Amino acid sequence: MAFFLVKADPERYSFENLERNKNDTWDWVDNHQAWRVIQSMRPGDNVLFYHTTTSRSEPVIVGLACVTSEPRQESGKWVFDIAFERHLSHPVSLREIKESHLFDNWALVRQARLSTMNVPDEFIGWLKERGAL
DNA sequence: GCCAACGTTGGC
DNA sequence: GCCAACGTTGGC
Repeated sequence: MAFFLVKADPERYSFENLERNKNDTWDWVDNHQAWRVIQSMRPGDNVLFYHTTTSRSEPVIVGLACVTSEPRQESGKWVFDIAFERHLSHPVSLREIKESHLFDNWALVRQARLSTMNVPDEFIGWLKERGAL
């Protein structure tokens, strides 16, 4: 199963919202590059859930979710269904990811404004080594 | 609050 | 079709 990462502004829609709703349609994405990523999603794929910067907290990956539908078009946007799975055992910050210098070529580091992306296998391994996943 | 990155718009 | 102006996003 592939891993993806989605970004959310927790003041608009947080991982806790998804936890409460259990599942939801992810229809926040407006960007063509991100739409191409969504089109490659399949039911059962894993999704890392990322919170962007707020006044209270630095950007962090907070949880694990999964894709529960085929991608589809809804009012011109590409959307998919997402279900809550679990919180990471501890949040992993963008700062730590950058400091490792292991993922300098990853879109999370290189392309701040991309909100939906693939996740390299090495990053999953790194999360597991650190006991976060 | 600032600014860099970047997507979009509109004039030519 | 190019590009300057402008708006938005997201990290710091």
